[in-house]
Amino acid sequence: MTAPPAPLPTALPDAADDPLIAGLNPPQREAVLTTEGPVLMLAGAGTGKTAALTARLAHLIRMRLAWPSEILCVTFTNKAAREMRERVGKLIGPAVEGMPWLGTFHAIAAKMLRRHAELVGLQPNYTIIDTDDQLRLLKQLIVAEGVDEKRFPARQLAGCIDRWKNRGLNPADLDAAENESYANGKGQRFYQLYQDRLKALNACDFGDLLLHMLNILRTHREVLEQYQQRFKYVMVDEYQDTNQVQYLWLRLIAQGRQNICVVGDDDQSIYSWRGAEVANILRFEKDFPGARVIRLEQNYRSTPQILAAASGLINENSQRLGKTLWTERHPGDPVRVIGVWDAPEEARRVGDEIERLEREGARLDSIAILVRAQYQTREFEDRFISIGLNYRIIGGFRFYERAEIRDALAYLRVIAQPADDLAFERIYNAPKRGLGSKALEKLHVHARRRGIPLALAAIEIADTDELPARARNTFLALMRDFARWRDLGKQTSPAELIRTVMDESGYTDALQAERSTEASGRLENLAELARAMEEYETLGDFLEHVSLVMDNDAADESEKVTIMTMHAAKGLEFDHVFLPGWEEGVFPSQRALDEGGLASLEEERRLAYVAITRARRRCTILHAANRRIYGQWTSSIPSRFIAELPTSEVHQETTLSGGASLWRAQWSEQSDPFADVARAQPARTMTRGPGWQRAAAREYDPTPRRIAESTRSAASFAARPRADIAPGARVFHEKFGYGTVAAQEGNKLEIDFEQTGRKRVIDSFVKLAD
DNA sequence: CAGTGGGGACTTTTT
DNA sequence: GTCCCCACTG
Repeated sequence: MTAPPAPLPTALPDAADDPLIAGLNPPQREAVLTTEGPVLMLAGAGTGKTAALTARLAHLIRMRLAWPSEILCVTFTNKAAREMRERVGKLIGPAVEGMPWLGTFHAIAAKMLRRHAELVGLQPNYTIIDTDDQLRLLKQLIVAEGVDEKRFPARQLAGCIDRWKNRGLNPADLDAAENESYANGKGQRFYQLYQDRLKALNACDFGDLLLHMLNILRTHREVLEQYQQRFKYVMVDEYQDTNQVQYLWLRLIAQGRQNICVVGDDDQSIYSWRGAEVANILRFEKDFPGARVIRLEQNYRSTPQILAAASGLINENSQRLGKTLWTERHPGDPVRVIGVWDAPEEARRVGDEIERLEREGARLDSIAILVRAQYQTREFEDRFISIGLNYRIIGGFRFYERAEIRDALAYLRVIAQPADDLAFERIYNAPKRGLGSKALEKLHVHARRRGIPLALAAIEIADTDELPARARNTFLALMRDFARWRDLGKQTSPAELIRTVMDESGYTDALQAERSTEASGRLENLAELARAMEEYETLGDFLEHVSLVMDNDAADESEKVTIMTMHAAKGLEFDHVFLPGWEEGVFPSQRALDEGGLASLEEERRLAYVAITRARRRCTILHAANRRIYGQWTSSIPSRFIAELPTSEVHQETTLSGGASLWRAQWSEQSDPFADVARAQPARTMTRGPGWQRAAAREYDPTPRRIAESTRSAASFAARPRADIAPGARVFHEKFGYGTVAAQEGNKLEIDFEQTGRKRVIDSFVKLAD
């Protein structure tokens, strides 16, 4: 059943001249040319692993070792999949179009599951529900079982079920201890109830996509063999992020031919909290005996200083496979560590630095601010708005998580799959049609008694006297609409359908009637949704895409500074990276320190490693003595990670401007926010010294640095005023709402906002109000 | 049935 | 501090 070994020797000499391969370094080349048998590519940060992976893929296809459709190539994110597709496309041309099995774990599993749905009791048009639906469903089950949802939150149950699914456990597989983890031994029961309910709804959650497929592969030999035969080669990106179920699934599929190549970096494993198991990468050589281990250690991204700082830090971790990164790049600036008085000053300082970089010719999109937690972004946002610095925050709400988008999708789901009660519940009274919880409850009773979905019950109930006539008629009218839309859906495009549905349902009207800042944004989002639907032929295609593939990488051409979490930054790179908030309790986070013990601390350290290695040229770490967290002013000591940076590569400074006098005036053991550091880490301070101490030892500048109130912010430099806006114009701003332009100076506007008063903003943030 | 107010929670996040 | 959810009231 194993394929005869491909004629590799003949491929080799040709390959050496191949430009595709000529540009690779020896280990990369080895990874590309070792096509047969298991390969573990240990690729440090910035070592060109994507280049190697895509070259390998292209090589397999070009050498005709496999057809594009015979290669399984798995990534974690859609972005990674898209990127890989693009890059392979550049190498081999349109043949990449025929790579149906390049995608995320979930997208690939969903595709397989559509073919075998009936084996787990689903229909091929099953719905994929997201965490929101999942939570609502669980809540219903908890209430129905008479369990106190306050004491045992649905969230917790959802967490358990996710964990179980990540580990490949079905309800029957739970042991007593697992069963105890929710509501005193009701874990298993609820898990089972939940799965039953999903089946009745013809629905899957994200975890199910993989778990169902794993179950199928385990119990249906013929299906497993079919995939083992089909996939001549298997490749996996970010292998250190795989969880148990993904691992088991891969192992089954790859076991036939053993042609599996995984790429990963144990030092960049930062997702254990969502089930990733570094053990998978550590165990690879055992699972696939004779595996070739290839280390990519030459870093092409960062300066030696940045690499040394990152390496020094990660060396403090105990559980590592071990790699030594090196580079041929010329030395650059040392990594800087800057201590400041408080978080606002931290933001000011970063803003100043960015404006300076800009004056030196740096592009804003080559600059990033990477934070540990989302709440840290606000400080920067405030500051950047006031100095008129273009920024973008990555993360937070994703497009399809917005309420109006979910409502629109719920309409489509009911149209596509009438059994989708969750979707029905979402929109039966959105827009408001006078149907409340009473009506829904009656409907539920009827549906349960008859064993039918709510959408059907809504029709049947019209013939009963279970509801007031008004409610019955409303339900009936709604279901008539749905019947009409369902017909319409067969004749028109999905995009046309959603426009009609939103209009005819009154949803659009209701938003328009609101006349608020938010409502107009929502209308716009809905229009955007319809636009996004243009490229799909069928409703089913679109719905699958929206739940699995759609992300909010809104194409945004304008130059902006990026603000995002360190997690979100993995895989990206920037010339200049700012890392604020390196304080105990912020980073490493309090939660990690409290709950996870050493393992968790080491994961935080890996996160620090990831963060530093995002920088190509300059990396600036900041820590503030005072910060408001959840409304509480908190004094904090510099992160232990600062003390762990190798002194020789790091330049320390404090700019206690503004706050300096305050600090000095109250200088005492009591009020010194850094005082406890000396107590907390006596041994270490002697030898290495945490950053603040070395910084404080240096005489700080008694004349406060002038913190520019941005009289000439960098943004105003080359900025031409917008022609379409003039004083007096009524405009709309994403954050501040409607306002009237009072003054215009370059690309900056003074605007009197109706709700928040006068503010200075950059003109690209506003648009003309209608 | 819908709008308001008190109470609790609150890393990281993909799919 | 702020957001979100639920419960209560109009």
